[in-house]
Amino acid sequence: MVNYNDIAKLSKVSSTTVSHVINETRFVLPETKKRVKDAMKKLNYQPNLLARGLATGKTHTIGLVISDIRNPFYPELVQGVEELAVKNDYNIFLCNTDYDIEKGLKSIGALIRKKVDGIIITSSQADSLLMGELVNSKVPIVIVNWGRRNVKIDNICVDYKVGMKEAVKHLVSLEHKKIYFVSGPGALKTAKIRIDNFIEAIEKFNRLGLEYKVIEGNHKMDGGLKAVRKILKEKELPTAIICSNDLTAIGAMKGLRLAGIKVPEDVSVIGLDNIALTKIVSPMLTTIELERYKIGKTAMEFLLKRIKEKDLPRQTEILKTKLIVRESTSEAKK
Amino acid sequence: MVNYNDIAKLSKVSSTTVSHVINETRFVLPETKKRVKDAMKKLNYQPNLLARGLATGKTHTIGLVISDIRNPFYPELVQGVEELAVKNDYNIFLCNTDYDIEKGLKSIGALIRKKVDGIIITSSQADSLLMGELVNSKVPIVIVNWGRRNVKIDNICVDYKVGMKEAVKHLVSLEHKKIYFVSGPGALKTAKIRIDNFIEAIEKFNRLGLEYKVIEGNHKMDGGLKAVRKILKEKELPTAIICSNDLTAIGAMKGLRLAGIKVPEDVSVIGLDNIALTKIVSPMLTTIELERYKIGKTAMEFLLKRIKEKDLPRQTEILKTKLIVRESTSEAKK
DNA sequence: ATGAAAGCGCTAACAT
DNA sequence: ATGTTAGCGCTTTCAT
Repeated sequence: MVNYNDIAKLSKVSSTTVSHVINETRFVLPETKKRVKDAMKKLNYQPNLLARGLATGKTHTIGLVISDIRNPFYPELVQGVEELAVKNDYNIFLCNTDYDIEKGLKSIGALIRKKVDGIIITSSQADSLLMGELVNSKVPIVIVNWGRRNVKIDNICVDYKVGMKEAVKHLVSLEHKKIYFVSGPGALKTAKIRIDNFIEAIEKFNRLGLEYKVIEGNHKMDGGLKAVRKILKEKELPTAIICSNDLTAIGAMKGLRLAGIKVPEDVSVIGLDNIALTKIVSPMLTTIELERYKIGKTAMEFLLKRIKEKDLPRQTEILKTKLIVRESTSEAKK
Repeated sequence: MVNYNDIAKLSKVSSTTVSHVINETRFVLPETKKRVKDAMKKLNYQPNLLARGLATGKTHTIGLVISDIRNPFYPELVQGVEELAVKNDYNIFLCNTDYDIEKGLKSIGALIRKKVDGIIITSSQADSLLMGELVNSKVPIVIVNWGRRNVKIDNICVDYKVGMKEAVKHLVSLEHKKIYFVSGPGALKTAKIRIDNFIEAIEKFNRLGLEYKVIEGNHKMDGGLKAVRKILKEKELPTAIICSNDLTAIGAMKGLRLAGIKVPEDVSVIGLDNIALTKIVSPMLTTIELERYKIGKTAMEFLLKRIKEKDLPRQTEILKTKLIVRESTSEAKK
């Protein structure tokens, strides 16, 4: 491995000067500079960023912790982080927790010991355990919070309220009176919040005497399908179903189709997330949009600022959701 | 930051001994060992992996270069790599090239300078440029080769032949005589190979006088849709369309549906990749499977072996594809 | 059974 | 305008 000494010898300067030439950190005579640069070229010098990191305490590396890259939710978020990271010469350690606290802890430990300059945590398990480990490690952190607003840490969180309200309003304007909600897994904080927001939105209209019910799903397709099977047993079907995420909604649509029930003519369906799939299924799914790319990008922006300036006041942003009307909703069936 | 010296002082040994306790690299009296360990606990010691890496030349970090994480092809592959990596205490630098050679080069440069222990390249642009940079950097590399077998580097490559042959055979058995192929972007090596394999498969049956044609798409949905629009202008439609990837096939199905043409009754459609989507669309897509998780896993296995043993003979594996019949294919229309 | 000291490649305060 | 030198935190050879 060629290093400063090699360059220094070849260009007859000290290694200090080599350093200063490389980092442009003090004046060096043009001709000396040229000698050094020529030597670097000749030796095909590649800086050792580990050594640099050790000396400076900055690695230009960040960690990105997510639950599961196969969840169609994440790729765009990752993209948002990545683009901005690369633009600013950062590399990303990608860590999948696989929804496993142990694995998450292990990853975060490694990140800290590898001296990342910062960490973005988007895992739904942004748990007190993980947090504990992190907070006292003094590494800059940004958390993407699927839940309620966090205490002291930079965070960006998602507000489903607006979108959910729009969704209900949309249905009401189409004269729906009986609206069901298929939720995510009961244990998931995210899922609970979505339920709450649904109920809140519904109750805004309670002068209309809306009828509603919450059925548990699992945030996957089969959950939506099963939920519909359950619903089908009732004597009178709802005229609309809102689902806790798009996969669920797509499963629900499938269930309805299999039962010979038409979407949206007989039953309207609304999803949440606006994953790419929603535009592909038929009918195209009306859904509540969540700007995943922007979430990632904003998280990275926060992190960059935090890295530059350790004692900035807490940064926080609430990303609103909004309804995207497509083909899976229409007038309520009489 | 607490370091060996702090521990050494507190436990009244030399920092050498601390190192040996931590790495279990030579005998230390049980009682001394205990003192050291207690001190570590007390100080909540976290090793600095940069320093370790600098001293040992091993970072327990690898780079994974892909084209675009939003391409539904990649997440599973990444998962395959990640799981095995974490199991072996490696972290992953994820690099998106965004199909951009410049960005790819930049990333790879950074990986090398950050002293990764190895690199997996799955970018379709596994180009001579990138390769040049890499080969003489002596970093262990595994390339996932969408193309023809590579020369000297460990690689795993995908053989579409079998799957493509099965696909054509399947169609032939359903009495299709006019089969079109919607390809990927012309410039892409991968895409070319898929075309070749298609033609090769078709020509195996040329005693039957099959009619065929290749239409250029772009490996995205709209490409499939546009290709179908083009096809619709012909006087006599093909009875079957094979697509270079699943997104294209799904776009094609959409195009057909919009034109009032039924899949599979009027036209059969076959995709390639077997992404999750194929089971969600309706009709479910018949497709050629490519085991992406396994690709990732195998690549990581190769890399681990290569890291352990620099001068292993070249490792290589060819992953076969196979046809998965679902709902989008049926008897040819008379 | 343990320590001293040099070295990994780079930075930066202090000289000159 | 450039050099000397002491680190950064860890490993490892050579002593004892």
